[in-house]
Amino acid sequence: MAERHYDPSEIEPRWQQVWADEHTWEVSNQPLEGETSDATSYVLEMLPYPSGEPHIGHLKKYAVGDAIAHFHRRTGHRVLHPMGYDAFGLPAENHAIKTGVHPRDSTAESIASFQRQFRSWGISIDWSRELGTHEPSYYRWTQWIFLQLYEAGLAYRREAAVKWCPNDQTVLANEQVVDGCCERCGAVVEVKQLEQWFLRITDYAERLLSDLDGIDWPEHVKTMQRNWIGRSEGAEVTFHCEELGIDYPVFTTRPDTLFGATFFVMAPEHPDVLRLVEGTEQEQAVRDYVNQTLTESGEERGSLEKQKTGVPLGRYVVNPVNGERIPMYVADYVLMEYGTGAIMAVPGHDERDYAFARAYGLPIRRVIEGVPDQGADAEGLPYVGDGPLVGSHPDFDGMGNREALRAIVQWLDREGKGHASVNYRLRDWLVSRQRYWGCPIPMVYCDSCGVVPVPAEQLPVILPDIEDYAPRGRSPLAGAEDWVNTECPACGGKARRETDTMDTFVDSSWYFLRYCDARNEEAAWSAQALAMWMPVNQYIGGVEHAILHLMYARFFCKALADLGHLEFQEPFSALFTQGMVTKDGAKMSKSKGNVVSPASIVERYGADTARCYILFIGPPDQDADWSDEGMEGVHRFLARLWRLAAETAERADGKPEPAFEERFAGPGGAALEGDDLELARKAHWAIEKVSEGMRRFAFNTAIAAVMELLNECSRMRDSLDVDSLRFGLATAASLLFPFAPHLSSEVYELLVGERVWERPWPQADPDMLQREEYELVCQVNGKLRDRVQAPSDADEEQLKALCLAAPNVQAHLGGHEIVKEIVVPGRLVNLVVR
RNA sequence: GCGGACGUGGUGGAACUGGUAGACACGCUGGCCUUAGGAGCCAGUGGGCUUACGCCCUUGAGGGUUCGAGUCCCUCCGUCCGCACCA
Repeated sequence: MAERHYDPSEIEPRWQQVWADEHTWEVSNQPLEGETSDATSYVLEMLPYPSGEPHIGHLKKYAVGDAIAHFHRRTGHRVLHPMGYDAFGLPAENHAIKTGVHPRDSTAESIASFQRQFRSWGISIDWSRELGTHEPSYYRWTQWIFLQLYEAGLAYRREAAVKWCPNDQTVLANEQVVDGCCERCGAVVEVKQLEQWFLRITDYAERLLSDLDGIDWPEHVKTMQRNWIGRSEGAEVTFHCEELGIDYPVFTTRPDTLFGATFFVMAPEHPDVLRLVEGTEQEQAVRDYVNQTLTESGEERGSLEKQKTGVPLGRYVVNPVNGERIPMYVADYVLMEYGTGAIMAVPGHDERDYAFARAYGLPIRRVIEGVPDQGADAEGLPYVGDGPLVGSHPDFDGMGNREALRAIVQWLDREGKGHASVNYRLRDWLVSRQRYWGCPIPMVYCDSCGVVPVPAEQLPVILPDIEDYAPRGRSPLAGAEDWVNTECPACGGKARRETDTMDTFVDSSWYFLRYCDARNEEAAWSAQALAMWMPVNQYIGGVEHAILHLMYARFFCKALADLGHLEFQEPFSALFTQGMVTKDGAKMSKSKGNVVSPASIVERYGADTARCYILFIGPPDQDADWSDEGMEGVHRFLARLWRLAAETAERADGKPEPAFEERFAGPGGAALEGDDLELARKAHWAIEKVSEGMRRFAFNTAIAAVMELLNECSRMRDSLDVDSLRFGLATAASLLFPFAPHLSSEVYELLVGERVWERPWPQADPDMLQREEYELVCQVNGKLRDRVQAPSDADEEQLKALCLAAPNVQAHLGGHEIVKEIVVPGRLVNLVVR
């Protein structure tokens, strides 16, 4: 027989051509006759950022997503599986600064490379809905959403501190500040107050938190979001500064320790700090301290080992519970961003306040009784645990602190000095970027009208071409004078455009909505299109987006739902996070020289091998280390399947009779015997295994089950009826289709003469899974002593008898008394002897 | 420091609700075929004892619950991730 050779470079392009020519994976927004809402499914991988070429992580993400999409299709769903590009962003802009190549051109080049590779991987994408977030037809609607948020008061402008490099004359992202210096030029970074646009995500903190309970997401992702939102219950308590007649509210989770407050601390950024010391002898010391802190990097300031520092303000506030005057300080361990930017300090029961009190010789007072914690001083302080109150007030002393907490808050509330309060760590989302390659913020500034939104009908505000991408103090867009100078939409007078662009996370917070109706020129989407597809049934992406992207997208949906634009609250019903692919245990990187390029793998072994291997390597939610040997093993498996199929097709000569599979299931299966029966059973076993694997994302074990089926076909090849072999191999191909679509299509057509993707997912026949005999495990005192064949319908008594009769069980009983018998039908018998 | 995940052969990993530990694959060893093979096929492969039937040990360490623990509970060790002066 002539040598046969599995040649993916011939097979794969041929099938890709079929799918492209026939638009196989396109779905329409027109419901099918009598189609119910659960007949559609939306499977989505996080859209790629097009930079250079796709890497192995992309291959894994789309291999997972495509397997799910195919499985949903073949289990009776019409599946939306689109593709797009998160095309705005800093890397393309930095490249432009270096080379002068327009970001649009370098991005287009990268997109073309992604498209080519996605097609060569055989991913089943509905290309008719393709989009790029940098296209005016897309960002027009990003701007429209911004205006919707603005009109609802959810987008607002205020001054905020930003990192500023005085040398490069630009605002820096936090990631660009290394040890307090500019990563590019090394200049010491300054903090500058600039007017910035914010989105009011904090309004949604509670809902973002509570709605996590209703979605099928990995627990660790939910935990990360919960921690990020950081809900704390406590009280807001007002401290009064008599000298200046100002109230200073503070947030505390421990109002039970109020009587232990011995000083009061403000964050260096607190707007009142300088005002409080103006004209006093403290002024210079405070100014120096504030300036010094503000130029320190976050890491420097945040380091826990650092000695606590601060400066007295020379002012006092009154503790509302006991009327005590306590001194005010400014100290950098208090953060402006959290709570009110000021705290009451209780050194007896807070470690940070304790450290500060020690350093500055401030009084430390015990107000809760309790066994000292580790590292406490001779007095047993600081003590952060629970216990009865002492030295507070006769009304509360002796009361357990948790109970006292409630009582004190009630008292504060009655007296108008405070109230129960909930605080969140989450802060409003700063979306302004002083950058060129992003979506323009659709706002203008008019001398007479102030801030004016660009009317929706004038959208999009087109990002103009510029010559010089280097940032010069403001966004590079500020240099495009013709573009900046415009007419006020309100009064027609002279106005200037906003020159900042939006954070690219804004672009990606709604793209999944646009896919539903990507060619709609009248609106961002139609209600009908969203009703058909949203929410996303299965979302797939890396854990690195566990917080930012996934939180922002949820926020957008809630806000847009409140504004009447959406009918649902949560965009992603189910989430799957895939693990990283490493090489030699390390993250792939050019500098380490351990990059595995998907293009070269596909070229050499084919897309089916690459896709199967990346799923076979281990559970897809875990990190996995790439091994060339492992991949070759998978390649051998695919080659064996192809070879045996080709050989069988030749032997079988022509198509099987219609519905030939019926011989191997249901009543037809009853007629089988010997190896033909064995193989049919193995096939149904594999159907069961793979189907279960698809539901659990256990693709590695699913592929292993198909390998077992093929091994069985191969082992019995000479004794099997040719149709049995045909059935076994066709089933293997059918089950492998979500992972290796080209080879599976090829093999299925060879053997059955049909298109596998048009066939329903195979069903495991329960009768074929049932055997008349099984291997009964016989244990004595919990140890395996023998195995015997037992009829499937044997009752407990019969099983016990079988076990007792087993030779090696007999040997271990050895006349001992049986004190207990455990019978698990279908599994084992355990005899306990004394 | 807080929160989370994980720890199984030489390697990647299997074992869904406690019930035959090591499926499947890589690697390795031996054999067949071949002019040759880095192609293909067959067999073996956790450790120890035994001619053999078998027996003992083994899922990071120690303890516990149970007829029975990789799986459940406690303590410890180690690895990875997230947050980190959040009042």
